[in-house]
Amino acid sequence: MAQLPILQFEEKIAETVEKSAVDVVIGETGSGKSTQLSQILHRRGYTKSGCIAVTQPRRVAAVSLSRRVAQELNVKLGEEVGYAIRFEDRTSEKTLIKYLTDGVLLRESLSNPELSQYSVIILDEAHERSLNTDILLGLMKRLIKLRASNLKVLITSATLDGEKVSRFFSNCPVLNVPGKLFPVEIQHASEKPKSYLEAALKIAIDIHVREPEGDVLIFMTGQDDIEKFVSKMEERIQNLEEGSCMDAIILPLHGSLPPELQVRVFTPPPPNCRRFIVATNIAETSLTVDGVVYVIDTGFVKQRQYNPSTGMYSLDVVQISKVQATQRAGRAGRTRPGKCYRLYPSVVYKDDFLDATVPEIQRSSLAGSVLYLKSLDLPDIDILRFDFLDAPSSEALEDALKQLYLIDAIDEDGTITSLGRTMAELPLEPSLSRTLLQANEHGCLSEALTVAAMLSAETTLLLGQSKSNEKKRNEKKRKHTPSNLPDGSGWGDHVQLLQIYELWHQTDYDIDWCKENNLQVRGMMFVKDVRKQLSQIMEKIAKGPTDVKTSRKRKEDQDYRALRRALCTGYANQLAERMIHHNGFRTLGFKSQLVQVHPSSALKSDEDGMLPNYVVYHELIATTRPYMRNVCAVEMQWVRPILAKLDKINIAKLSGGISQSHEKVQKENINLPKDDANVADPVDDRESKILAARERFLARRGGKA
DNA sequence: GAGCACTGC
Repeated sequence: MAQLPILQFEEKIAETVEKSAVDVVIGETGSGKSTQLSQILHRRGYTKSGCIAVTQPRRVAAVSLSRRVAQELNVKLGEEVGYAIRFEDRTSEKTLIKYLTDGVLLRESLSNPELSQYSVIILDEAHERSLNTDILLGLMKRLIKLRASNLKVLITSATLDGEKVSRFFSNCPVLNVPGKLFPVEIQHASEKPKSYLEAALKIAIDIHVREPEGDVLIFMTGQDDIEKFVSKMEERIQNLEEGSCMDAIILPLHGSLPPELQVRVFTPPPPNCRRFIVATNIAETSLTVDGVVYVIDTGFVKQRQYNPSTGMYSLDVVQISKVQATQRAGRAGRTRPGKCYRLYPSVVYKDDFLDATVPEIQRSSLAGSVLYLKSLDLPDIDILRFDFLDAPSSEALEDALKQLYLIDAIDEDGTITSLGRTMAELPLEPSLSRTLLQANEHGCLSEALTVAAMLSAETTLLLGQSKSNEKKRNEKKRKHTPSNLPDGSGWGDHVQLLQIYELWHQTDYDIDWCKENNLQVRGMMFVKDVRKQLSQIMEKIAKGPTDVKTSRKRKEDQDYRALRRALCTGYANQLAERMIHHNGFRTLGFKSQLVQVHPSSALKSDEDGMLPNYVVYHELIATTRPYMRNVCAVEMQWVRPILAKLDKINIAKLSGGISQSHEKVQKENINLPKDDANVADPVDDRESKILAARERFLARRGGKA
């Protein structure tokens, strides 16, 4: 342990922390900050008055770091040193050093806003700027004022962002701890390549032919590019003259790869063999591959962004930031001096790249975060002026307020309601929390719990695919031989998810059943865990009796009315209306968008080929077109009060009084689109339009009404 | 009639 650079700074760190309530620690990879800071402060007596918390953005990190520290201190994990992640709390009354995800710390602060059990809080990896870390940063700024005498806060960050964090905390001290990285020689391209794929291939082959042994890590944007690269690379390696260079293994690495294929990168290569690991940014932070000496950086990343005016997400390929470029290059210098080949000119890096990645808080829907902050009852009620390191746009905050108002979490003045308080207790998006509470009133809590849990794991549900060809074949097959899974009885995807889980429940959670039906076992187990957690919380917080048991009997002929009605209340902020003459929908409540039901949806059309008049959707996502993903049919009479409420929205009031002109702009955004002559009562207007259209249709056909 | 970066309570 003695060789860790940070230990040479122990005295300095202790002195600085003693003097200042907040410190920024800049520690490069390999500095040992994540395992040593907590131990240093423990040695210096900070655990006498409380526990030391170290937050991590990822669960695996919290677990593995606590393991290491327990080992180094020679204690049993879960006693003096422990960890807490969702579903798993391995701490005890003896615990002095606790590693936890930032999400867990936020939950803890809900029941104990002063976090009084902690004498030290270390926000580790703050430069990653996860949504939760950013909220914690704001909360820490308040907390050190409240607990000035007995709380120390340390924030670890990257070189490029340290000064900014320090300024945020009234110019608090910045400690620099060198890392243990080997030098990495950086080579920039002389100009932007026409094709990144080709440029990366060329460099990869060059390295393989010319450079001494050492693995190559190539950063690409997504699965598609990775698969293309792998097949072309294999082709070119085969074309090389036999015996002219060492063997090669080419490994793809991305999130949708099944875990057993992901771990292949941890097996060292056989002798005289070079590995090419073709990865997304999963290899930037989440997975560390040993043996990498060469990095090829395309300079791009795929990023999800939210547009608050339309309520729509999109997944865009964007330029990486300087912090990310440094992080990627650093992956080449972990075991010995390395090289990083950047496929962009240095002037692009210097002039075009942002210093740091746009923080998640500026790219997400904030309904959940705003509800969380409101439920903390901070003295400065005005959420629009909450002290963020990087504030989200007022548009994004107002969008969040509007959404919360529509689902009754806040009242028209923006004050949190008792319903909203209860919703904040649930680890779910506000829409789903609202659905659960409403479902409890309609006697369908058990179904709603299942739906909410299934949606929480939705992306991990489908069985992973190993090869794209195989995938395509399977898909064709699926088209002709319909799956044995239920179809949602035509009501849509929420009902289908419910029916799938109920079937699995009937098999007593049989693992083989999942495999037979192309469902990821881990995903389904996760759903089971989430459902259990949600049930426990509901039993604790719900008023009146609750019924959380999963239904055993399949009710073939039911119309899921109660559940769909609860969903309609919960998703009042995610509502869409079908166009009169075709199956396109327009969103209500946002700047109106023409959107389609996602082709994978289970929603069925009627005998005339028409989809339901109204649906609620779980997510709007723009891919090749704007799509609604996971939709549920709802009834017109349930929609009516929502439309009335939409029309009443006063953003200025919701956000605690902004200027009138501001209000006007907002109103235009939320009003129904222009082709609705009668904005005051669009439903009635719509009904008459439908009747008129039907009459015209019958007249054309020569039929009778 | 399509396609998915990565986390987390």
